[in-house]
Amino acid sequence: MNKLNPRQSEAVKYIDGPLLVLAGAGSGKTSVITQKIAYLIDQCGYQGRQIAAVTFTNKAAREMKERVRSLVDKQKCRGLLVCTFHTLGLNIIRKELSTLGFKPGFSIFDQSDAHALIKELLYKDSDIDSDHVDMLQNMISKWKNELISPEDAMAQASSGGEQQLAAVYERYTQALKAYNALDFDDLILLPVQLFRKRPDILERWQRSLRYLLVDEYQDTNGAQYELVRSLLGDRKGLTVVGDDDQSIYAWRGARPENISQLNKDYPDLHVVKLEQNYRSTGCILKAANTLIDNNPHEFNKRLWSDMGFGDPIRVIRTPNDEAECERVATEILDQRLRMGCKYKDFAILYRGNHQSRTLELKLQQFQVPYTISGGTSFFSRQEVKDMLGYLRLMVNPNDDNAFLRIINTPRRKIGPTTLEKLGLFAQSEELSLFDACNHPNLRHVLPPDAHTRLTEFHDWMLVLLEQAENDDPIKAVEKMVTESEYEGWLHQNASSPNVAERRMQNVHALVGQLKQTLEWLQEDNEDAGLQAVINRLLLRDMLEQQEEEDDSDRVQLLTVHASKGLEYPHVYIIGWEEELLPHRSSIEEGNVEEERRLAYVAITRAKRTLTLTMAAKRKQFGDWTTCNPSRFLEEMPQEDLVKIGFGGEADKALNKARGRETLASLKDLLGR
DNA sequence: TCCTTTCGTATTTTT
DNA sequence: TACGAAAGGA
Repeated sequence: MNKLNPRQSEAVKYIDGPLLVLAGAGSGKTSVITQKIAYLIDQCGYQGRQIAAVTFTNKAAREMKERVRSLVDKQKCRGLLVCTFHTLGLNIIRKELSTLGFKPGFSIFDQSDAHALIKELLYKDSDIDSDHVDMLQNMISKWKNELISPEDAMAQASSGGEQQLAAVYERYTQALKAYNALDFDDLILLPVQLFRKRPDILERWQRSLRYLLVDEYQDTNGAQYELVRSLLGDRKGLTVVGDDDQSIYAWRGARPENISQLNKDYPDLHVVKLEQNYRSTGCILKAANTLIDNNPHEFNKRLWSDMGFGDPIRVIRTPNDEAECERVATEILDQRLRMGCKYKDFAILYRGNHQSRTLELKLQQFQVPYTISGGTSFFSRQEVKDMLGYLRLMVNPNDDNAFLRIINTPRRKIGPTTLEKLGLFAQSEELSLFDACNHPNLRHVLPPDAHTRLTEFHDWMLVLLEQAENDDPIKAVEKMVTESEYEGWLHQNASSPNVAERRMQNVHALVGQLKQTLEWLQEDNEDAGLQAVINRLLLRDMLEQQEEEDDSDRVQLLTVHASKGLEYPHVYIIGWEEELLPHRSSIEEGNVEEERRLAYVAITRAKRTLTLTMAAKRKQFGDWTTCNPSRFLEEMPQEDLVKIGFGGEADKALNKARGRETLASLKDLLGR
C-alpha cells in the first residue's frame, strides 16, 4: 500500500459509495484494483466470496488473480471472483440453468459457429442475400448487446427489409434454444433478462455479491452495464476503472458514454483521476495529451511523468510503403546496436492487418526476428474446431451444429443425402440429430448401410459420453482422439506431412489444456466436470500457447487495437496517412474521434522512444495512390517532432551531417 | 470428393 | 494485387 501515490491510495480506500477511477494510460490501474481487493478483504471485513472483479480479457483476469494471490492470504481469497464478464455470466447461467429453460449440457457457440448458423438460416428460405451474413451477425450482436429482443426488433422495424432481418434474429434465437446452445452475447444477455423477470433470484445474487470492481469500463456495452447495475442495486459497493480516451471498441458495441452515464445513475458518485504515468517520457506524454485534446471531453485529464523529457519523436516519410517497412527494419537493426537493447524491446504497430505483410517481407529480408500476434487464432484452426466439435457433442448430445461438423470428419461415408434424411426424420420426431440416430424407426427412412454407419457412430459416442460422465473424462477424451483415427485422416488430407504433424500437435495441445484446466478447477474447488472445462475453453480461457521455447527475443508486430494494455521501450507506428490512420471509412462516417483515440492508445504504448512513419505513395489494390500526412501529425506539438523526409529543416541538418560524415571518411581514406 | 477456376473484396475483433 | 470463398468440372 505504501507504494501507491496519493491518488491511487484514495481510490483504494474510498468505499463510502460508488467510485469512478479515471485511469490514464500507464497510471497503474491494475495495482489499484488488486490493492483494493486486498484492502476490502484485509481491512474492511469483506470475504473473498463477496467480491467480484470483472475484466474483458482472460489475460487481464489471470494477471489480476495472480497479483491478488500475492497480496492476500490464500484462505481469505476463497470464492473471490476475478473473471471476464462472460465467465461471470456463465457462472450465473450455470446456477440458474433450469429457470432459464436450458438442459444441463449446453454448448457455447463462438462467432464462426454463429456465422454458420445464420448462413444456414438464410440459405433455407432466403429472401435475404446470403452475402449479408456478416452484416446480419453484427446486427444481431448489436441487438443483443443493447438488450433488444427479437420482438422489440420486429416492432422497431420500419421497412419490410428490416422486418425480415428481425425475423432471422427471431429464428436464430429459436435455433440456439433448440440446440441447447448459447452464443457469447447470451452469456451477458440471459442473466440480465433473468434478473429483470425474477427479482427474487436477483436478490439472492445481490446478497452474495457485495462489492463489484469493473476494469476497462469504457468498453462495456449496454447489456454489461445493465448487468453491473442490477447486481449492485442501490448499494454502494462499486468501483469502476476506465479511460474514455482509450475507448477504441465502439464499433463493436462498446458504449464509452457509460462512463458519464454513471454520474446520472449514481448522484453520489465519487471520481478519482489517476494522471501520473509510470511508463513514458514527458515528450511522449505531451504529444499524447496534445493530440487527444482535439477530442471533446467530459473529464479533463492530463498525464504527466517524472521520467524526464526524453528523446523527441521522429516522423519519417519514405517514398512508398515498401521503403517505409524497409526503413523500419533497418532503423531497428541500427537502434538495437546503438542503444544496446534487445529485439523484444521493439514493437511495430499498424492500423490494419494487411500492413503486416510488407513488414514481414522486409523484416525477413533484413533478418530481423519477429513475432506477429493476431492472425488466425488457435481456436479458429480447423483441427481445433473439429476437436471442440467432438467435445461439445460429448457434453451436449443435442448440439446439432457440433454433430454436423464432425459426423463425417474423419470420413465415415456419411454424406449430405444421408444427413438430409436424418435431419428430416429428427425434425419430425423432435429429436436432436444425435438421438435420432438411435431411434428404432430410423431404419425405415434410410438405406441399411447408411443406417448402420449412423448407429455405429452413435454407439461409439455413447460409450465415450458415459465414460466422460462417470469415469475419467480425460481418459474418455484421449480415447476419442485415438479411436476417431483423426491423426490418420490428417495425414491423408494434409498437403505435407509437416502440416499434419503441426495440426496433430495442436490437437494434443488442446487435450493438454483440457487436462490442465481440469486440475486448475479442482484446485480452486470449483465444479470440475468435463462440461465446465470445455465451457472454459470455449470462452478462450486457457493459458497462452507455450511461450515459444526459444527465448523469443523478437520484435513484436501487432495492430493498434491489439496493443492496448501493453508497453514497449521502443515503438514504431507505421502508416500515419489520411485515409489510413484516420481510416477512410471512419472519415466518411464522421467518426474521426475514435481514430484519434486509436492514435492516442498507440502513442502511449511507448516508454522511451517513438517513431512514426508514413509513405508518400502506397500500392493499393493494384495501383499507386498518393498519400497525405495524417491530420494527427499536425495535431501534435510540432516543436517536439523531428521530421525526416519532408524536405524540412531536419532533412537539411541530416544531409549536412551526412555530408560531413562522407567528407570525414573521404579524408580518412586519402590520409591513409 | 477433390481440385481448379472464377469471382468479389479488401478496418479494427477482448469473449 | 492478392487472397479466400464459392461454384463448376473430372
